[in-house]
This record gives sequence, structure tokens and C-alpha cells, in this order.
Amino acid sequence: MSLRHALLGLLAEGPASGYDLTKQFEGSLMQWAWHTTHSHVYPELRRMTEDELVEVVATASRGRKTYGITDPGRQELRRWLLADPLTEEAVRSEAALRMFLLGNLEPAEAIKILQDYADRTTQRLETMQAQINQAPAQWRDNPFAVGRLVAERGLRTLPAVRDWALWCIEQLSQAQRPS
Amino acid sequence: MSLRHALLGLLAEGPASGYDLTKQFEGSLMQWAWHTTHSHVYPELRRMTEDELVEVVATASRGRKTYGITDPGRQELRRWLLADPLTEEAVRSEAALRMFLLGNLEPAEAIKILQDYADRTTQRLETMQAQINQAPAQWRDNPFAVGRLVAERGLRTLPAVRDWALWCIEQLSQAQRPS
DNA sequence: CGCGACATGTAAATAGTTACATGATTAT
DNA sequence: ATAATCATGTAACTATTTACATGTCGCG
Repeated sequence: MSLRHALLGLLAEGPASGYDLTKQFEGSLMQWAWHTTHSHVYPELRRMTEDELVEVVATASRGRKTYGITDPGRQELRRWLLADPLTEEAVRSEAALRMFLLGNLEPAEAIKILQDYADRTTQRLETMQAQINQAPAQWRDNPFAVGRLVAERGLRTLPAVRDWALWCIEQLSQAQRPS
Repeated sequence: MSLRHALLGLLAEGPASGYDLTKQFEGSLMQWAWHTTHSHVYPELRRMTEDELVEVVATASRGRKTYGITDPGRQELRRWLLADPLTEEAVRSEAALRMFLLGNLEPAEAIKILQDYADRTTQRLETMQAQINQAPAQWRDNPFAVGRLVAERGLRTLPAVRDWALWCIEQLSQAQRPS
């Protein structure tokens, strides 16, 4: 139930509406840590209100409801952040799965997919770098800022991923497919 | 519905039972590409049989049923592997999410979590390296072997992840937390 | 004969996606 | 006025997890 903690974490920075929170997911969170949609966010906020982890602190036009984190909410966030050492991430990546099964294609087909992947990885890296450069120094120079550390993670892992894809292409080009 | 394709991909290598397939997930697939449990595998195999993507090719003692991929199954696997360029992975990583929200803890607490994470990453890298070294050369030297390319991905991304965690620790140690 | 690994399943609950549905406000 | 964006929700479906449940075979 990590959506709940993601929302608590964002609300710990300050009050926000379901709409705002959804936008934050679409911004950076989605790319690096967690993905969701408004259809899941709204009901979850309602349940969290029932559980008294958040509360409606303001209502505005267009039915906008601003939520704030409560004390029990902060406690729960802290509890979760400090909980058991991250038991190893039950990874679920469609990209990795395809890579796993690439041997089922002809070398030329596999190479094309890897090349696309490498290209898109390079683009993603460039976009990230640009985003970081354009961000206010206040965020860029503050390791406590939400998402700052995770952004750096992208800068450091994407090149490794790209190099891996290029290495794969080399291997597949040289190899004769064994029967 | 990638579990279906994961199963097709594994069955493309040769017939196997639900039990065998679950074990394969617990082995390498789980760590890098996809995670599942037998409770999901068995019903999915039944549905895939109904859809004629796989068929029972043998039954043995203890109720063991060996499944084989059918021609439509191979077609579907191929279709999926060649489908639309991997639209960017809707990431969902509890580890990354915690990192995202680490700013909510005291620096010392955050540093401890990052240090644990770095340590576990190092261990994981060592384990992987050992696994690859111990694997038969037949697998190690064949880029078409199932999981061979993905294993290499681990070797190349884990050091970047570890270095990232260490970098974070440095940042947090130096920084004064802004109000 | 008893234990561990083999082997398969179902049921109940939770989580997540996609499609449907509605309406208000703001800028052009 | 009309389009874009703001803003919220529900419904139906699919996927996933956890717990329950059962029984077999081979080895010591």
C-alpha cells in the first residue's frame, strides 16, 4: 500500500488537493519512483481521511478540496520510512522482461529493439539533465528537497543502462546463434 | 498482462510445469524483470490453455502437468516482443519512493538507510557476479540464452546505484538542513 | 514412518487500470 | 462562445497478494 505513503510524503511538504497530487505524480515521481492515476488517488484520499491520516483543510471553487497531513499521518509516514530494511524490491519492469526474452527473436530484430532502447535512454538522460539545470538553485543545491536525490540517481544509472544496451548489440552482432 | 508473456517466453525454451515456471521466477526473473507467485501462475496457465496459447503436453505423478507453447502462442510472443517501442516503464519501486521522501527524516536517519541500501547493493552485485562465474560457459558465452543479457545489466547498473547512495550520504553529511 | 521437496489449486481481499461521467473557471 | 485546464468522482474490470487447503513422492 505504498500509494498511501507516497501521498503522505507529498502532503508532509504542505497541503494539496487530489488534483495537485496527481500532477506531482505525473511530473517527477512517476518517472522514478511510483506511478498512479487520479482514479486511484481520489478514493485513497477518502480512505485516508477515514483513517485520520489526512484531513480536508480547505474547500474552494470547482469542488476543490485541499488536504493536509495530520499528526497520526506524520507518524505513519515516519514509521514507514524507518521500517524494515527495504526487502528487495519486487521488480516488475516490462522493459527488462522483454530484454529477458529477446533471444526469441532474430539477431537483427533484437538489435533494433536494443538500439531504440539505447536511443530513448540517451534522450531521457538529456531531458533529465536539462530539467535539473533549469531547476531553481534552491532545489538543486538542497539534498533534502523532494526528489532531488532520486533525480541524481537517474543521472547516474541511465548511462549504465545505455552502455549495457550497446554492449548487448555488440554481443549479438558477433555471436552466431547456436541452434 | 505481462505475466502471460513471461510465461510464453519461458515456455518457448521448452515445456515446463507451473511448478517449474514458478521456480524460474524465483530464480533470476524475479530479481530483474518480473515477480510473481504460484497462486497467479496456475490460474493464468489455465486461462492461456483456454485461449490456446499453451497446451498440456504431458501429465505425470503428483498431478504434474507439463505445458508446451502452441503456434498461436509463439505468434503472440513474437507480436508482443516486437510491439510498440517500450513506452516508458511505469516504474513502481518502493525503494525509490522511500528515497524520494527521505527528506522527511533527520539527516542521521536518512544516512543510515542509505548506508544499508549501499551495503545491500554491494552484496547483491557480489552474488550476481558469483552466479555468473559459476554458470556453465554454454550459458555465459551465449547472448541468446534466457536471462544472459539481463544478468549483465545488473553488473553494470548496480555499481552506479551503490555510488549514487554513497554520493547521497556525502551530500547529506555536508548539508545543513534548511528550515 | 516422518520430513522435505514436489505439485497444484482456490478464496478473499487489496491494488491498480481504463472507461465513463460531470461540471466549473479562465483565457482568448 | 469555446477551448483548455481545473477538479472530482464512480464503475467495471484486471492484476496481484496472502492465506488457506490438499495431497504425493523419495529419501533416510
